[in-house]
Amino acid sequence: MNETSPPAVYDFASAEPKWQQAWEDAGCFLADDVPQGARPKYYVLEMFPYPSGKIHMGHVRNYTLGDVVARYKRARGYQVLHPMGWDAFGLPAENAARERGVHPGVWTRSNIAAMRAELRRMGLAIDWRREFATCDPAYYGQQQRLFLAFLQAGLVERRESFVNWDPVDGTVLANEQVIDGRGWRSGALVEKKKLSQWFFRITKFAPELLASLDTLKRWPERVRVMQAKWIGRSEGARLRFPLVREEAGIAEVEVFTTRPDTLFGMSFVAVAAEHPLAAAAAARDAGAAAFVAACRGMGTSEVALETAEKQGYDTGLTVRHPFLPDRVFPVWIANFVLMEYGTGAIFGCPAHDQRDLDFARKYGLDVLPVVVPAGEDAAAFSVADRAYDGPGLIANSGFLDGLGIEDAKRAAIDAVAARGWGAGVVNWRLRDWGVSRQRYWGCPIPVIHCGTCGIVSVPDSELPLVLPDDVTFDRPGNPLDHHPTWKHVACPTCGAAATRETDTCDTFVDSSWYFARFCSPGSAMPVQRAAVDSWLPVDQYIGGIEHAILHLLYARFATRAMQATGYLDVAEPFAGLFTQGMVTHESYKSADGRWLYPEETVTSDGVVTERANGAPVAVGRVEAMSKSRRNTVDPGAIIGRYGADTARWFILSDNPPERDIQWTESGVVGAYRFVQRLYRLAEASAGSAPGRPARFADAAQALRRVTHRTIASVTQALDDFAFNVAVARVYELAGAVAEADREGGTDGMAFARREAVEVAARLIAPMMPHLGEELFTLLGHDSLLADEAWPEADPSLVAAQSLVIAVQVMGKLRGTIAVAPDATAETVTEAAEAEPNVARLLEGKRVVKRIYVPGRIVNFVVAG
RNA sequence: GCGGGUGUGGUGAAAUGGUAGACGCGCCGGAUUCAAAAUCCGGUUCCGCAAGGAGUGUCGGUUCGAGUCCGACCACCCGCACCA
Repeated sequence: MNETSPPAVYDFASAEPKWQQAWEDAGCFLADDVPQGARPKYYVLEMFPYPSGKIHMGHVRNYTLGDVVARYKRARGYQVLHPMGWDAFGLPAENAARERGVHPGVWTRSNIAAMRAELRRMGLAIDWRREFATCDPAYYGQQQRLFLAFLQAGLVERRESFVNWDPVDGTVLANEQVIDGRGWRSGALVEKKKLSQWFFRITKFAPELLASLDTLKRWPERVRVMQAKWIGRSEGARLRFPLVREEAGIAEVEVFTTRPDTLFGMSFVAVAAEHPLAAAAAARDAGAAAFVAACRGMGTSEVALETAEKQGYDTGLTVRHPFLPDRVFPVWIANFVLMEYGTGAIFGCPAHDQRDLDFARKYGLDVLPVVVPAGEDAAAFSVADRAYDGPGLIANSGFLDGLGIEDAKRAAIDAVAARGWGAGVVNWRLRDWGVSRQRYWGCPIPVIHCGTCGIVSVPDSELPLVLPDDVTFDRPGNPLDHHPTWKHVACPTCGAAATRETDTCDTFVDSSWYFARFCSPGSAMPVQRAAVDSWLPVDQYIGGIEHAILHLLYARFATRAMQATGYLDVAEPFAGLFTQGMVTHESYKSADGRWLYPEETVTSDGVVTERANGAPVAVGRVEAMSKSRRNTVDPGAIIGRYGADTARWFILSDNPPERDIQWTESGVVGAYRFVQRLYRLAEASAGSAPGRPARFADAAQALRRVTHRTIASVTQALDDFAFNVAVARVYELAGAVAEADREGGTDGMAFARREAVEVAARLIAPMMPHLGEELFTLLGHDSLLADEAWPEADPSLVAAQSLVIAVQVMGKLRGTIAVAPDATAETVTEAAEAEPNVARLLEGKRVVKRIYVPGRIVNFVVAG
């Protein structure tokens, strides 16, 4: 890598800041809270960044994609809302406070300032007046208002639940922060602890969150599939089995099943280790207690789950069966039954469920097939070590015998319901969203706990409830809880001494409604109704696939919750979603095994060596850029050396945006060369436009055709999000100008050439906005290209004047012919038949069929 | 295991069922230059001197015609995963 910029005719370093200032001065990208006039609205939004302090290439890609859409839509006549903000709460700021003694707020603010400067250097068409950070009291105060509105509406509740508790850090951990059963930071063994937590009742919306996925036509299929699976609707039944003998006051055990048709194949009941019945058994039976404890200690990592063998413990309890009064079935505690799903208890039908079969074989329980596949004899059909879960007819099942599976399910549910043993239900995998975090750097949950009044909302007049600044991070646990005075307040209702809630919100709450706040960021309420009514939904949302489930689901929930509480009236926040691919890079390892940054290496003739000492370097896999592998490229350095337009152009070229893109030095240099080339090409047509000539010579007319076809194809490519194709079409246009220059100055060429260059400037404007402005000025305009309308292709020039038709014989290409666009099918087939190579192949054969696809191909089908 | 995706030159990739490989990178050759850089031009799927032939992971199918549609399989990637 060179430290200095390559030779240049176009000085991006002075031009880029100049145009950024010009856009700013002209207010090009400002939007109204309530759009005015007849122009349609378009809301484009990229997922806002966490202010880590530096932008990375993923940001460059994300914000470039969004910026192209924003600028293109604006040129197409839309009023565009394109805002930016900061997802500014979260743990890294507290870690910085612990490690370096800097206040989270100070650390966050300085990171925001640094990142804002870097983003501004990219030349993004953003309405920066709308910028906010989620750690602004003006933002989180409104979030508190929403929280209380949701609480009022019954969409928030407080209840006990098991959490991952880190005893050393004194905090609750998210599942992904538990690694091999230990806290990711402290390394302490994580405990399952029952704690009072705040929950958003997302499950209330489960049916509509699932159903309305079908309305999200402009979402990637896989995201919808992932969400549907996450929500996890399953139809089945709840059944209650009476215990033969009560245990600690528990008289029955309720199970959930999707296979009530296999009820006669039951051989046991199994409950989760956390199930009350398991606890009851453990209380009197040391063996049960040991088993339950072992389950709790078992790793929750994926590896542990995958390799975990089916294990169980017979409680000695038994249950009755609704249709088999003479028999009783054992109740086991089993490690494969999940307390979180269904009722935490199942009935085992080993013949038709692999897990139950594994369990039954291990503990010698009965295996009775009750579904017999077509063609099998009911008496002889048996199951060995493979459970049968296919279609068939019910057997060995009393009144269900002979029914199909679906009929049997209905009949079983009806019969069970008639006897009062259970009912058909729909079960959901989705669980309520626990939002409590025992942390400082988050939005305080605005409630007060009063000994007499219970939970009391912080009065509206006291919002925002601001985080205290004077906190310390010198000991584990929540600084809000340690604060000497903050949590002690008088109850707003009765005036007695009370305490504030010291939990703060999960940061996913902050990002679940920011898109709505952007519509009217200064509003004294969470949103201004007229603003959200006109701007929402977001027309195009762009971000990483890693947010396919949680963030997008939470935002969908929050939108519905805001709809239910009257803040807005859309059900879905994002009409269009685009998920971009990652930015990857080769990784480099020195001979002694250290990862090296790309700039620490030198590549010469394909051999990579270490810059410092010339030692050989091993080139590793191409992977997502990550600090740990040091295969990162700093966008700031790239923009400094080649300019923002080059970085933008490269990241758009080569690959479709949904696919991973490999960042390569040579690719960037190629993009840079094109920036310079386009400028040189434009220089030759500098100044004001020549008059339109009376006639165009062939070469000039040919160039005009390319120009107008390029308008049409780039427009189509941008509409399709095929930015790499748009880039390729612009390259072709530049090539056509160069070719025309070799033809020399024929009639009308000056006009045609100038037209081509100006169209190029207009077409690149969404992608390379600074260069676009520079060329536009070079061509004698004194207005801003950013305010210009998108060019229109002249249909008469887009239509070909002569068509090249492929001629096939038996579907194989044998030649081409040129015909007039309006040539009749007869003329074309005759010309095709006369084509020498075709004629040769047709000689002596009988043509049985002539296929002509107008403007495309002729195909001769021959016999003999 | 389940779900989704992707397989095309040296390489990143294009291609409403209709001339496969547009465009970029790399490479080769040429022009320019004292020389180099930069720039410009040409070539670059494979076999073949050519004519021609073959070719989009594999095998089959539909079709006048398949990279594209259908079926089976292989490889890789991503997600989920004891969800009853």
